[in-house]
Amino acid sequence: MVRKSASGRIGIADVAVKAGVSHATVSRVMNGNFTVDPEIAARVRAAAVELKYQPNPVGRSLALGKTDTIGIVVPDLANPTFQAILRGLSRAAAQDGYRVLIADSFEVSSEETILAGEARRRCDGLVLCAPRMSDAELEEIAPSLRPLVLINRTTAAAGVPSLVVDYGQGVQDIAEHLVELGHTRLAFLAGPPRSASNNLRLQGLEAFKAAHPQVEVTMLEGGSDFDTGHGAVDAVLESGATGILAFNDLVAMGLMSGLHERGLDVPGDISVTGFDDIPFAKYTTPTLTTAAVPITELGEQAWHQLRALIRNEESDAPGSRYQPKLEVRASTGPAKAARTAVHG
Amino acid sequence: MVRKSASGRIGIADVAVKAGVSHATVSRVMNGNFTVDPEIAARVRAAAVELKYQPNPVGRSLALGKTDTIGIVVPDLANPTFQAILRGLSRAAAQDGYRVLIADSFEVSSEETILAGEARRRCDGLVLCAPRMSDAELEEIAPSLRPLVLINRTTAAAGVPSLVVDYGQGVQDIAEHLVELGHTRLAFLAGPPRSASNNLRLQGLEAFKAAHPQVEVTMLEGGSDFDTGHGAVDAVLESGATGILAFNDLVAMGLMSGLHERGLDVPGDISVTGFDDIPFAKYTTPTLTTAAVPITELGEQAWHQLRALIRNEESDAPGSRYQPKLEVRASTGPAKAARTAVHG
DNA sequence: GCGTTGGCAGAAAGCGTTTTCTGCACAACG
DNA sequence: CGTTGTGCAGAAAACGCTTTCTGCCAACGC
Repeated sequence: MVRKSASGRIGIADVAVKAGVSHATVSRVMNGNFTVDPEIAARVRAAAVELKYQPNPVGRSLALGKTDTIGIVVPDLANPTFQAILRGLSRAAAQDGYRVLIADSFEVSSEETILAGEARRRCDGLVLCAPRMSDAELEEIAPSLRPLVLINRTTAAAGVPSLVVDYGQGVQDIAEHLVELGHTRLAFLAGPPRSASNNLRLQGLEAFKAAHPQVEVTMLEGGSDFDTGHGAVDAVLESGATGILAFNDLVAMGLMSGLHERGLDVPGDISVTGFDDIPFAKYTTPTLTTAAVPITELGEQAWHQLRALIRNEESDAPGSRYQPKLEVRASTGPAKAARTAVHG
Repeated sequence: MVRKSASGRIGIADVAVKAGVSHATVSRVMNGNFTVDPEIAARVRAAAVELKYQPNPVGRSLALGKTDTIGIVVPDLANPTFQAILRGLSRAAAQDGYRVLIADSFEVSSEETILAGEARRRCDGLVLCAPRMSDAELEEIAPSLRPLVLINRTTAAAGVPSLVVDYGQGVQDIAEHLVELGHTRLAFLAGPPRSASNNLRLQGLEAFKAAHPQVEVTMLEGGSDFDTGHGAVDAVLESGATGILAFNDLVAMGLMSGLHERGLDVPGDISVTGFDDIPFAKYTTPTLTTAAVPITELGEQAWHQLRALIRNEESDAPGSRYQPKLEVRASTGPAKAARTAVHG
């Protein structure tokens, strides 16, 4: 005869009856309120243990107006970058007793707004990860999502800190590295068109071109996964470039794989670079030259910013900027004597 | 003067006042209840839109006794296998309007019980992914976690379906493949000791050894990540084996990387196999022979099982068993003429 | 014309907590 | 001895929603 309430689950009322006290007293004991007689407190605790009472978090959330949960919206859970951010976020939040609710928009930007709103209402705060929506839309909904932290995106809306990676500087560093190796014809395998980080890369390349007018930089359409890289082999060869900047490590790996299949040597014939420095980059053959982004740390910092917002509404969180670090490995080498385009 | 209630957020009461009706009517309209006068319904909807009213999910959850959220507990969010399961689960659940709360136990088995309990109380159901806890503990807490679905683990507790991959058969298939290539000395780079899937692999190897007494199988200690494989090069060479079964693809990749650094050829000198067929396996050099597990589908099926349990308490879900499929790629080849151990 | 039904909206009772407010008992003080 | 204070537990309100129950009014049948 343990279960008393209709729902089947035992609640605070059952403990109260068992201990012969009121609901209020049970609540006080469970929350460590000291204005309760030690003897009664002990009786309540004993009853709670005996009944295996566990407070219902939903009722608690309603009363307290907080859920101890934060949400994260990502464009694609299959992307290692977002996985790493999620991991860092989850780990950091867990240390402060918060849980993470995930929402995957599957690169459908129209879904993002809805998902973000729904997630926010269930949580105490939200992390919006590289949202694909337009600047205008982002700025419009941002206020209603606060406390909100942005990753790899900025907005004019007030009180919304941003954590951004300086992809522009990153690609410049990589391009410089290739130039130092003697490459004069480069190609950039671009990422998803709606990706803000892709735009930052493009801006970086513009700056690079301005500083190095003698270097030819071809822009190639792309995406963000293996297959993009693997399928870009023809376009890459056609460009005649000897140094390829892939959008990220995945694309670079796909490209290297495709080049190997054609019997080309990396970096003997063509140098390939990635971006992000995912764990796999150290174990490719050849190991991949890339720009390391402290991705997991990014997730961790996102939590710290969000926590500041949740705890103290007034804290003006400035956000921060991360500099990628060039990791020179074995996929880049001296430029071969000038190649001519394979086709045309 | 939009916000009326003390909390700042606009609630059902504000809409009721604005539309000149009662709370109940607003609720009815918002939930598509047709026993309401169309004209009044329109007025309510107009008020809701104008006030940008969005129902508070917490209040809703408390009243309805459901959260439209499920939880998943994984031992390590950094592991691609669990990431893939999470992805499949999240995607499938999202299609039915459910969200996913994640809990990472960081391989600390004592945390699992707590995390699982907490997650369960916040959700309508739980997926326990390859839990590291003991059989006894699992069986004890399983009833309190229902609706519950297990992945890669079984329990005697009733009404808890399990989705398990037949790792035992998988390693046998791989071992057979190596034997057919002429290998007579094999080595198994084991995974985490507490991993149930590792035990299944070991059982499979025992069966294999019984069927092939002429083949020598060395057991080597290991883990589940790159570094394990990379650090196992010495032990592998020392074993004198020419065919290596790595615990999973990550370990295999680390091992291949280490072998390359020693100037050894895969598969010329040594054949290496993985397990799981993570997306990267197709893009390693050489491409990796492995046993493909439909991991994402596993997550998807987990949701289907869980959904059945949530919707109909009586549905006895049997769980299911997945057969890995051997994927022969370029990391395995004919055995070289018998090698002797490098050391000793 | 009156009683009965049925449609539809409001009142109110939950859901399971927390927390304020109320009230009792006892001690201290004038 | 009466008054004020203090400590502590219970009553009740609040959180924001759903849903049952109640009640009003009109229509219908006899």
